[in-house]
Amino acid sequence: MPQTHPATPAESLIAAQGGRITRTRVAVLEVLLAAEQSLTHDEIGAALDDKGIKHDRVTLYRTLDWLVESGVAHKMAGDDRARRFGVAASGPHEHAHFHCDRCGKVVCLEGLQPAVAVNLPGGYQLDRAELVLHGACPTCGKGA
Amino acid sequence: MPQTHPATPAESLIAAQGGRITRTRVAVLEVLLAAEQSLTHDEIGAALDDKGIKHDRVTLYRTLDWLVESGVAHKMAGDDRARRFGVAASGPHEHAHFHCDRCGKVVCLEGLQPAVAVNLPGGYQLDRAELVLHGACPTCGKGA
DNA sequence: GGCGAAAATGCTACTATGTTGCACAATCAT
DNA sequence: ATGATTGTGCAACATAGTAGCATTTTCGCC
Repeated sequence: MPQTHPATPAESLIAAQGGRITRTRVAVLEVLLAAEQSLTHDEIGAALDDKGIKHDRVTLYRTLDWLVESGVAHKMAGDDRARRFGVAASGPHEHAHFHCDRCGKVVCLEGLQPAVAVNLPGGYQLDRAELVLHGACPTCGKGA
Repeated sequence: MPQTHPATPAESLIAAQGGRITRTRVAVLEVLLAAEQSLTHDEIGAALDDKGIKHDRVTLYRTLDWLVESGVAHKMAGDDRARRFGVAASGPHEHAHFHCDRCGKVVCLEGLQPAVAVNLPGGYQLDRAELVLHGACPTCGKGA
C-alpha cells in the first residue's frame, strides 16, 4: 500500500485549498470528478457506499459546503428542492447547465459562452450569470 | 359593496384559466401582481395574513401550483431551498431573473432578451432557457 | 516515530420545506 | 334553492438541510 503522497488529482486539489486530506473529501471529490453530471447528496452518498467509504449524511453536507466555499465545486438549485453539485472544471462557474426535464439530470456545458452582456436596468451590479437550459437530453430525446 | 363581477384583474385572470373564483386564489394573485419581486410561500402567506385572509399552508401550496400549471405564475428555485413565485407578466417566462446575493431578493427583468442561440453539443433539444443573474440590487449596492 | 492542537467526522436531535389523504365548505350550473 | 364538483382546512407524513457536541483523525512539531 502506498504511504507516500501519490498525489491523486483529488488529493492535490484538496491540498491546494489548504484543506486536510481525509477519506471523505478525497472520495467525494473523486466521485465528483468521475461524474459527467451534477449529483445530489443522495447520489454522492450512494457512490460513497459503493466505494465502501463510511460516511454520514451531515459530513457529506459539510464536505460539499467546504468544496463549494473553496471554489472546487459549485452548487445549483434545480426544479426540485434538492441541490446538485459538480466540479468546477474550467475556471469559475462561468458555464451553462442543461437540465433534462424528463430524467431530471443536470449536465454542465463547458463549451458555452453565456454572452450575458445584457443591459441591466440600472443600479444593478452583475457578479456572475447562471444560464440554465431546459429540454431533453440526448438519451431521453431519441427515445421519444 | 359590489356584488356584480367588478372584474378585478386577478378575477378575470383566474376565470380565463377555467378556475373558480375563490378568496384564496384572488388574494394570492393580487399579492403576486402587486409584488415587484418573486415571493416565497412564507412571504405570500404573511401577505395573506395582513389582508386578513384565512388560509392554510397546504392551500397556499396548491393554489400556487395551480397558478403555475395554468401559466399565470411561474416558479423558480433559488440558492436556498425555498421556491419563489412571481406572475408571468409578459408572455411566457422568457425573461431573466436577478438574484441579489446580499438581501436574497429575486426580481424579474422583463426587458432582457436571453439571446441563447448557443451551440448545443449535439442531441440536446432546447425547450426553454432560464437566465439568472447574480450580484447586488440597487438597494444593497449603493449601501456598500 | 510520538505528541498535542486543530480540524473533520459521526451521532442525535431539530427546523424548514413540501406532500398526501380525507372530511368539510364554498362555488357554480341548473 | 339544490346538488355535483371543486377548493379548503386539518393532521400526519416525507424529505432536505442544520446545530451542538463528543470522538476520531490529520498534521505540524519535537
